[in-house]
Amino acid sequence: MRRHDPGRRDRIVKVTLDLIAEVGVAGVSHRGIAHRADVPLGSMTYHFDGMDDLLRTAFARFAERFAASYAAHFAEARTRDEAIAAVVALVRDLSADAGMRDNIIAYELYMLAARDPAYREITGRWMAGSRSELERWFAPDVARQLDALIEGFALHGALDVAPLELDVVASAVSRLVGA
Amino acid sequence: MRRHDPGRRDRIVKVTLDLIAEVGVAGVSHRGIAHRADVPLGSMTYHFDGMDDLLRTAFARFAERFAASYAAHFAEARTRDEAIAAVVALVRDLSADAGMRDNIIAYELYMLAARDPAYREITGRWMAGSRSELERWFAPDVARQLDALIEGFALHGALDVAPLELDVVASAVSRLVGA
Amino acid sequence: MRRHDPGRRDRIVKVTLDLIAEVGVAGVSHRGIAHRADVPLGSMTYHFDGMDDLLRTAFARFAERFAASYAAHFAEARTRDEAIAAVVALVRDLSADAGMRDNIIAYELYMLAARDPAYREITGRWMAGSRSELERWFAPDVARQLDALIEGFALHGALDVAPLELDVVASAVSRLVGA
Amino acid sequence: MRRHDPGRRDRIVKVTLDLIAEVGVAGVSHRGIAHRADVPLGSMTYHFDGMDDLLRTAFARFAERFAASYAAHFAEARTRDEAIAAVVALVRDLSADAGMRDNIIAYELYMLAARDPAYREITGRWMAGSRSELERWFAPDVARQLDALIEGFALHGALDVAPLELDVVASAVSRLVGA
DNA sequence: AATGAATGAGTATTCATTCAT
DNA sequence: TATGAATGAATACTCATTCAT
Repeated sequence: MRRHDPGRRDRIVKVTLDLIAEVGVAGVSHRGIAHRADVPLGSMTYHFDGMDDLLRTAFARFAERFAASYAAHFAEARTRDEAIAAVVALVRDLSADAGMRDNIIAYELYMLAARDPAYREITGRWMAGSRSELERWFAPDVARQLDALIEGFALHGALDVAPLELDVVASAVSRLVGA
Repeated sequence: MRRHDPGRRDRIVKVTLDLIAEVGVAGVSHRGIAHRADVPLGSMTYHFDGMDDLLRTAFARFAERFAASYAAHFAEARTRDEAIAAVVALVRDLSADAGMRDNIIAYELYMLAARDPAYREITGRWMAGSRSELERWFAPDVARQLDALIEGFALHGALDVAPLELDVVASAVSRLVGA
Repeated sequence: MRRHDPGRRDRIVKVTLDLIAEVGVAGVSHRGIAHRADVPLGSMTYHFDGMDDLLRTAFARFAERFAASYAAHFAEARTRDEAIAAVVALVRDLSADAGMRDNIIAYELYMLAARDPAYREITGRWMAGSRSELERWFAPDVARQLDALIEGFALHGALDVAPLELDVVASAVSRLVGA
Repeated sequence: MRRHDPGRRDRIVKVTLDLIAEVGVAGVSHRGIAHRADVPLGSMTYHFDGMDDLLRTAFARFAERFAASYAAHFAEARTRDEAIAAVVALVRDLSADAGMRDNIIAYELYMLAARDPAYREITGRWMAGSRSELERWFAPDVARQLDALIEGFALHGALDVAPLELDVVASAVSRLVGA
């Protein structure tokens, strides 16, 4: 069955990210992915050179999309004020339930990067992208500060039970950019 | 041999945290811990009801110590300016190589907490502690903003190749507290 | 605690039989028995020379009591007809819910006896007892036939979903004894 | 080595039944079966979803064969007298040394069935089969009585030291069927 | 090109038993 | 006399990976 199955590689990658979000890198397995993606177990190591290759591919795609979403928030900003509003909106979206999946995948990636240089390459490119996006609107130091603030709010938003209040975010951003 | 070995439980917990820092929660195993702690494998489930019990015990101890270290930074502050300096020193220490170990353990804990309420209890208590420490010196909203900023700087400090510049941290803190 | 605890040995034996009924010989463990009997684990091998000693002791007591209960059914019989009624009552009691516990323990014992001569000694004494009880009222061959019939009805009563009908039992007994 | 080994599943089931007869359900282990069947340990849980799946498969096959052997005894009976002779022959074969293996496996199955409904389904089908075989020749009540008698004789034959005397069996059967 | 079967190394956990106290 | 701590051997089970087909 499934003689002709184009897009199988893509489906495997997609399922891999879904499972990482659900059970963590530690919890994913060839078996689990194959089952969910409805592909034979043997095809896992046919399409990818082992688990590491698969994870790297998956996280690379994730980083790419995440960076694009990051950029999209600033794409329509025309003024500095709009850029500031974009930062706040970014934090809001990252803390939202819908953003949780990506947040968790991101932290999984961080943990890998903390130990494995191969993944640090992915996070490095990604972080540089976010930074440069911010630097289009703010001075380098401020960009760095905003970057940290965004990351911190997103993390606490993901873990805290109390919902994030947007005006608290907005006032912090305002102060940092000196508005 | 080694029939009498007081402090063994403690040693197991300590080794567990060391290994979590080195190879992550996913990488720890009863075998690995037992070997490093120089205790027989069977001793692991004698002292702890299983891997979960061990991890919870280890993270609870970690959180306790981490919170104490957090508090210690503010213990000697007598003025608001000293509290501000304490925040900067905190970020510096968290980003330092010595602080890396704790940072990584903390992120491992975060990942567990994101999925398992039992661990969220630990992080919850911990976060409330940090927050209340900050609220001794700053208004609640500002405390929350500082908390996020500290977290974000620590995270980026842990992952970034470029070292964190302290004056960038200091200026961000100043702006947030409105000094 | 529990400094003075006479009857501890007895309690251990009793709990052992309870657990055999519940989870089978294969499922009992020193730990489980100690916990249920509320005695320290170390006291298990203090009072008994290991699991085998404990099992043998427990089954020996069980066989003794079971034999006594068997004899009790015939104790008040004064005539041959009363003995016949006693046989039917015996089957009824063995198939009753209350008799199930003993039935199961008995089969556990049978399985041990099938493989280990030490237990065959217990079952041997027991079966000889039942037989001689029957032989007080019936010819040896008939006693043997009744013995088998009783055993078979008890076994099917224990496993069958359909409840045993007593008149079927009574008519079988009548035919065997030639009444 | 041995990468290609058709019939491996069957061999595992066969060895499982052999080992159940020898050491009991409690004594079988993946290791023991794998060693005896000359398959790698990892192969056990590849072919079966776990020990329970293996046991259920093995007992289901056993019940099927046992029922067939039961039926075979009656297959050639053409008259009621031949059916009676078949019952006696059945008891003889069940008590014979060769029948011992099957007897023991059957009792192991009974014990599982006494505690686990999944196995009761197997014994239920089996018992219904034996009963209906008997009912082809005898009235329902008599069939039930014979069934119990056969079971009881087989059990005592398996456990007793004294060999079963066939004429005792024959006379019991005669009396029950009213011949 | 694709895969089902296979496997060895690994995992957590249970347990009867030993023994220093 | 009694026991809590300790331990080695065993258990079932998972899994990434290999390979014959």
